[in-house]
Amino acid sequence: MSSTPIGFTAHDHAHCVKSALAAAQTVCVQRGVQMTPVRLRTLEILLEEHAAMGAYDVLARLNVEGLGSKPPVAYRALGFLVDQGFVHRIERLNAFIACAYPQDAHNPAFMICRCCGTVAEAQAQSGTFVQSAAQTGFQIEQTVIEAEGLCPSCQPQVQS
Amino acid sequence: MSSTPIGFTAHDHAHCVKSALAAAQTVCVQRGVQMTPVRLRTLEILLEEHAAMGAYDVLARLNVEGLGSKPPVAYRALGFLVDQGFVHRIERLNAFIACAYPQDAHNPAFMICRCCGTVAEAQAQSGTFVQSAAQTGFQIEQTVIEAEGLCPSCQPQVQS
DNA sequence: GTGTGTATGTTATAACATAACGGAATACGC
DNA sequence: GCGTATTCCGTTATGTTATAACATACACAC
Repeated sequence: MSSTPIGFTAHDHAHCVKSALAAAQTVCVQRGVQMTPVRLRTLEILLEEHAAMGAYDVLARLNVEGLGSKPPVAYRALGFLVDQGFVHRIERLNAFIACAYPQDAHNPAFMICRCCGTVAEAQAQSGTFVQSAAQTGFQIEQTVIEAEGLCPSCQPQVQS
Repeated sequence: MSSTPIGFTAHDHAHCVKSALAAAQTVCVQRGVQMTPVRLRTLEILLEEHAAMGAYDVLARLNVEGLGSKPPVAYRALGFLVDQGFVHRIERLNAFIACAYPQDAHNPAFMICRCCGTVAEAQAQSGTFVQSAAQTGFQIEQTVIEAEGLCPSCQPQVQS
């Protein structure tokens, strides 16, 4: 596997895993939070997989390596990584994916291919929805923006 | 298409339930699909409750009335109503809510108060996210847009 | 070494969702 | 009418996702 799709384009995958892990560790030091072995390995698994994974899939991988076998282990590690912004939760899929832009503060948005399951991360900018929220006095703390559809590769092979 | 979300403002509730039910039945006739008793009552429950409800909450209500006691009954009715656009699924909450704009074709967006649980529906207009999807060639079929935060009523009583 | 806080291990269960099968009701062509 | 196709409903069983609650381990400050 010399190159794997991020989003829908190729890139040097081994490099991005290593640098993302290093960056996350640096951020943890800066914030005074602990990147423990379970958390680090969980992040690494998600980075390597480079796809949305269910919590139980992650758990199975952790279990093989003796890092934990019970659901709370995975959910706690994933919860930490989400809190720190290293991982995003895809509500539509009840799944998790490593952040593609870990260095930036951002409102992530996702495109989910219903055919191949690939998930691409994009940046969401405030649109009319945010304005309308402000009008009503609703104070947004977090947004979930996910689109389901067909990625470029899958459009030829799927009719409906 | 108004951009004012309902949900944080008062309105004549009994009236909106009746008219929404009637409108849904008309639409079903137009489309040649059947608004059966279970489906109708499920929609009515969601309209009356005027809040996001879990499938099992809906099921409990149906059960009391002898309309079904097993999960598939509720999930089938809810699935039908979602397909027809009379009900929306809130991914963040794994819950369902009656559509606030049943007459319009629309991309719904939701504001979820993390304090009181109120869910307001608004209209999402295509923004930069949709444009960016188009650039990459991703073909959007459906969008999930949900914001979590504090509604106007809850902002005074919650600090963080 | 004692208290305090954070992280992990474990049990158990809650909460959400669907596959699969059979039967009842209805619609439709003939 | 009568066969047949379709749609909807009832039920069993199970699969999947998530968390409450409690116990243990460890590091660090004092």
